Amino acid sequence: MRLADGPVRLQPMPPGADAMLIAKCPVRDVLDRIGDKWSVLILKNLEEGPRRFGVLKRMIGDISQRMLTQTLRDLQRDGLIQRTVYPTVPPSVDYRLTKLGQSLMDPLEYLVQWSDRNHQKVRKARQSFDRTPPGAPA
Amino acid sequence: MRLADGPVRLQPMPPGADAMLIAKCPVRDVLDRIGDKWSVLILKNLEEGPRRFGVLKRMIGDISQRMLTQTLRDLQRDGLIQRTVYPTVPPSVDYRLTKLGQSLMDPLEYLVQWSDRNHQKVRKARQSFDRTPPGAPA
DNA sequence: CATCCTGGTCTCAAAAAGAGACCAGAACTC
DNA sequence: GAGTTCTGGTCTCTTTTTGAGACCAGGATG
Repeated sequence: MRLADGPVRLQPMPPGADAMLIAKCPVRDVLDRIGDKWSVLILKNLEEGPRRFGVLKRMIGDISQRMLTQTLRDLQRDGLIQRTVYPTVPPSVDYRLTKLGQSLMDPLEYLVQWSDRNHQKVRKARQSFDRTPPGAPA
Repeated sequence: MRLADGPVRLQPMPPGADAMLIAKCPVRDVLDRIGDKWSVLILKNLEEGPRRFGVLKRMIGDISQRMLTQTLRDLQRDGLIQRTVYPTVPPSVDYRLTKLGQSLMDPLEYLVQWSDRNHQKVRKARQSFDRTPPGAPA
């Protein structure tokens, strides 16, 4: 890859990368689910025990009712949480982690730990990036 | 919480949850970044070594140029990847993980493992959910 | 009778993502 | 020397997601 002494003509494709090597793997399934803005937050809340709809909403604070409903349904659909309806006076509903959902909390915990340890660095990087204009001098 | 023998009147707020307990914590910073559709995919690709823009695009396959550009910039802004421009003939650019970015790969790996082990269950849950109409009989 | 509470749904506006055309500028082709 | 190619981006337009907030059922409560 003569970078300093001549024209550059890379191989049209990296060796063995016929595209979608990663795009189609199961990771994507999971990431697309917990990768939305709210899933992890909800899961994290549910980790402490069953929660009712309204409580979850208030806990998270800035989630819209619409999104909460929908995210909860998606989570339920994927078997991560369980929805229980109680035939009480104003019918109440609560959500709790399934076994599967609980097992996801472990890897998630690592992520949370990383966040705690490194968010400072991320913030600093962000600041310095924002200070330096995109077209920075050599 | 008399669920079975009388009216339900929950406390307006769960004990100690003044909202945003979780919403404001560092986790959110991180999750909002890697929680988008592409970041992890890109990070995962970069794990194997420096990659050029076009290569990344072809590897991921179904990402739009626009999104790739933007996600890469965000990742760079957060100090997770490093962008290097080579003054070659058609100017070429490559991206690689920073040390910080690399350290994120560890927790991510757990997630990937979980995905591999459990995506089957998730798929089954999904199927059975889809088979059973929302208003299922008792 | 009017009001409150719960967990949702519906509609409408705003924001984000995807598709694809377009650009610079040197090198290579003919 | 005109035309094509290659690279990493940007710009505009359309489609999809998300957010805000009104509205609903229906028993309890005052």
